[in-house]
Amino acid sequence: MTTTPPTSGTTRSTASERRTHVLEVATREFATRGYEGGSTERIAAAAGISQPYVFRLFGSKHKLFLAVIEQCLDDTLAMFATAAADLQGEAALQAIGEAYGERILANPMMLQLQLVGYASCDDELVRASMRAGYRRLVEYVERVSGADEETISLFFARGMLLNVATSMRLDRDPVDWGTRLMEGCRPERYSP
Amino acid sequence: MTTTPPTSGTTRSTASERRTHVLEVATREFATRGYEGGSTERIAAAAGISQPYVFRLFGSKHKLFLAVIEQCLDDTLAMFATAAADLQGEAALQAIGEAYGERILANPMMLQLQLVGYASCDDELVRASMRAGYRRLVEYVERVSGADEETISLFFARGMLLNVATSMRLDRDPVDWGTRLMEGCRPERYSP
DNA sequence: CACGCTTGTGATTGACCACTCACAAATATA
DNA sequence: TATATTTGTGAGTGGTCAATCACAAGCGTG
Repeated sequence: MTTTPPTSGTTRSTASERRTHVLEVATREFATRGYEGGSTERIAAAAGISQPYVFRLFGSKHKLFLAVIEQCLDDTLAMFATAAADLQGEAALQAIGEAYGERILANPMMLQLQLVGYASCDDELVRASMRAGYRRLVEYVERVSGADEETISLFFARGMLLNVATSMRLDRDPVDWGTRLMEGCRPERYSP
Repeated sequence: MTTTPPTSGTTRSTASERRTHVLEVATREFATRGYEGGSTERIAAAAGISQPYVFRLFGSKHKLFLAVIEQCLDDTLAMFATAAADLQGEAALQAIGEAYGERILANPMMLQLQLVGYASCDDELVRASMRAGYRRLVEYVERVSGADEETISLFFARGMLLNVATSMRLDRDPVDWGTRLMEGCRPERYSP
């Protein structure tokens, strides 16, 4: 599975390509193990490079983590934008809600990383990054939906409940109380 | 600050007293550092005992973590019960909501630990513990409030939003978008 | 006092970790 | 081809960590 050709005479990637790949791999690592639990050695191994090179590319474990967090939030915003496309008002809100739900089910890594991000908010830089990303999400949804304060709040509240429910795997491993809890949380119920 | 008398001839505690104290200290440690980041050495030092004794009392770091999680959920349920007292219906729901908000502001440790718990749900035993605790919360609120599915769902969704908002310190360090987001999340708005 | 039970520790171990540095190999450029 | 730049690594450093074990010290009971 290693991409390294056998003997020697390896062809090289640009630093930027490597960074992209390492970010991808690091997302998985931090999402499943948390910040402290994540290992630069494992990240390097999974990315097919040496561990010192991870430090060359990102400076420190902490900076790598910040980059991962930031990218996760950027991706989420991009997903919102794609889902809302040229819609507006309630329709946009509903489209975003549906897309978010699907994404979470399809790619639990992003969700898990988000939770790790909240849990790591004791760190000032992590907190700043999370706040900045969240701000962009809120302002985007406000702008595209034009909905009132309460509807926006409700929208995000439901998203957060969806997050924790998925982290506890209430979807993959359903129980009656969980199903009941998630029933009132469907995107087709955003209108007042 | 150490409780140990200077020379020798120390008076002893019962194992149960120790366990209680260690649980308290470990809650702080895991809440601020996460599971992997939490250190049994620091917990022992903060509790004023030797590190090996932590293992004597709890068997392993993992078991200690589970005990901490479990106690946190138990405390939350107890808090719900106290708040609801002899109330029922909407009144009970509102009382619980208010108490939860106040508790989170007053004691951020519980909140932080909850987030760490969600983030650690990849671990099967942690997940089982979280699910069991959450189930008790949901069923209690359902029983005491008698409210319909959607109201209950909304109640917990708002709680989750309150959680992440507090983790990002939107309360202590307010910004306009955050304030807007939290406005629709007040306990006095639970009725339809 | 002697005996057993509970409470408690010092010393250590092997594994892992983030991070550094000197150096090598590929590639671009002249 | 010679030189400079970028990409990349092997070998190590000091530190921390969870967990173990043999052993000590207080305490209740005969």
